[in-house]
Amino acid sequence: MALQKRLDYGFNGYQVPPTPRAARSVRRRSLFKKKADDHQMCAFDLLATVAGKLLLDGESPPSANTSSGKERPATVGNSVGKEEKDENKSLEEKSCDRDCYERNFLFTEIVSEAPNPNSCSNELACTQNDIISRPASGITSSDCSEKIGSAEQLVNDDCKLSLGISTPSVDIESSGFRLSANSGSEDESRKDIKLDSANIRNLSISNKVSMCSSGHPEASDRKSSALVCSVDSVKFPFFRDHTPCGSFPVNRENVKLVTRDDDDNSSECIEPSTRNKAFKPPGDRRFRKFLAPKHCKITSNVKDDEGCNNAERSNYLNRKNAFKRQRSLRDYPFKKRKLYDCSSVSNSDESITGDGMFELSENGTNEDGLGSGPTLPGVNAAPTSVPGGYASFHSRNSQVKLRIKSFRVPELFIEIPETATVGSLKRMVMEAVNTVLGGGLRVGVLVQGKKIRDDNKTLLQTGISHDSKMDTLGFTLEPSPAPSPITSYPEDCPGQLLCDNPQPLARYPPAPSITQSAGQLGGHQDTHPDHHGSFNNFIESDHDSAPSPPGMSLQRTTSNSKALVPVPSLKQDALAVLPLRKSKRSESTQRRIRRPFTVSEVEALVQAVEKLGTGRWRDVKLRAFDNAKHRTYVDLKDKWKTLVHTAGISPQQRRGEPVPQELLDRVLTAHAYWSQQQPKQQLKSQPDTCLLL
DNA sequence: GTTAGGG
DNA sequence: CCCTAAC
Repeated sequence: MALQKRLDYGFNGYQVPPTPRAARSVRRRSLFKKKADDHQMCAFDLLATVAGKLLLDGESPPSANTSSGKERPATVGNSVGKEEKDENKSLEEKSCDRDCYERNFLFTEIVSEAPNPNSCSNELACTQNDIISRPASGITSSDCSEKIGSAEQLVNDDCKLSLGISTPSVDIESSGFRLSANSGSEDESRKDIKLDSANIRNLSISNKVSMCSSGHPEASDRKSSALVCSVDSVKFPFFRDHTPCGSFPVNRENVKLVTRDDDDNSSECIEPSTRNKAFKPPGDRRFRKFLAPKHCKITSNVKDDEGCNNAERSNYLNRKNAFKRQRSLRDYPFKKRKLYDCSSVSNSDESITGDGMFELSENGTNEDGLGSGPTLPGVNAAPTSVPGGYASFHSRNSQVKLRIKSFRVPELFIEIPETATVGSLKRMVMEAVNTVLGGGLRVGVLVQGKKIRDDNKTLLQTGISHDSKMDTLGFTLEPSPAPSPITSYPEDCPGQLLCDNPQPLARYPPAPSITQSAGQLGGHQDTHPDHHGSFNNFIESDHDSAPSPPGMSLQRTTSNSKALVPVPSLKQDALAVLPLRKSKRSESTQRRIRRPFTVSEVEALVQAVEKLGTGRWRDVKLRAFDNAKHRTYVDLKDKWKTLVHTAGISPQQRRGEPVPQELLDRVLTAHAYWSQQQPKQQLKSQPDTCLLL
């Protein structure tokens, strides 16, 4: 996973140096890209159609439904088997066929506008989980407060939307691929999934949504028109030709994917199984989101953090152990795997079952991205069918068998005013889902079987109101035009800085936690810059999304982004190719996600350098950033370099988060000191390094 | 594996 | 942040 984390930001402009090595690198990339293109069709082209049903207050089922995490086998099933026989049938057509599709957003429950008791409990649960899952640190408290704040916000703000997805689980069954995933919780049973890429056509989602409108006691003054939707579970069954199978919850993060490549090698996408368990959420991953008209806050507990370390560490190993690859390939980050193109890995499926990862075995392709946690491992990874059909799979080698039974996103809680636009509704749902799935999807809205394309219409205008029958409301999950990177990338090690730092690092604010990033929206927005702006027909255009989730976006690299131009209407729904082509991307080394240094980090760095001096980056790392897995000593060295530079230029010329002048002054001082100190050291051998301090 | 420096 | 050379 860690490998997959990266920002696409500079990809386009990335220049390969003219060195021999670079040349090779370029070649590899080209090959990779080509390959990726061949397999562009992906599981994602499968469109998920969701028929929606909204129940009004009277109809609303017991709130108990709100609890997420429960399986809803009912929904899954058959739809899978049927659909896909006709590939030519447009998705839309399919979507209209209720018999065929079960994936529905069922608004089975109406929740009062006020915080639903159940919701509350969920929230609490969520919070607790967070706490539990986090290492001791200041983060916990901040998270809590953040959440609380969000909750309050929810109550106080008329126009807010809250989405809570808990325990995203994925139900996948594949034949060619083997996916085994287990939900975070220990007791969750692990299942093997087979994905028949050839068979994958549609991604269908079924979920239950509780939608209710009403004022809650406390908020009598609130707009009563607000609609609250709670989606208990979202399932994304997307297979074709499959016998229905029960869905099981899977934790995406823990999914491991193994692929087999007939051509040259087999690749496995695995998530490091050695991740720091400490950060693993107990079981449920919850996603909460509060979206106000102007403010969007997303809180996600999803953590894909772990694994970064492994990835980084293994980078080096890869080079040296190329020959050991067969045996230990799985341990290496995808990134490096490309180095082993000529590998002789056997074609046989490799299944790795560590940590509930899902395994994929395919012929031909994919390699990378799979590892990333937050993404839909199976789906993305598998080079599956293309909108057009299997045509592209002609080559036997490239064929992938994969079958995904369903993806389930446990709970979505949405509160939205009737005056909200359809677009905003779409966005909310989409963001929630994307967050859970890692992006790559957009949401369409169906009312009475008709797709509502005008995002500017209000729900009321569209016929979606709290007192109207909602049974005809449906949502569709469509591949987004551009790959959408996984959104928030949880810090690898939230709060790590604090840990183990006996030093003055106390000032460190908790490392950016998921919550924080979500709250700031920064992470999220960055990821989906376009969401807010325009989404005429398409809610999202992730083209520019910056950070691609680890493992997630191979797409951009592979030119998918361009290729994935939004397809006009109907067809598009059904088969738009899903840009997620993790498969290939792995090859191209993914750039790590950009993580600007915070002032706190800078301070820690400065302090460490003042004490240790320049030239001892490893020590600096150990001293001040030992817990920040994503900061390598090279990063620290680079940061110092930039700091020195920054300190030397005028404030107007500086960019990014302003660094306190005081720190810059210290940087200059330390730099000057150590610059002259180094020579002396060489002469004297070991002068006291702490003179400054 | 680290450092240092260019990109 | 990446990539390399040099150690």
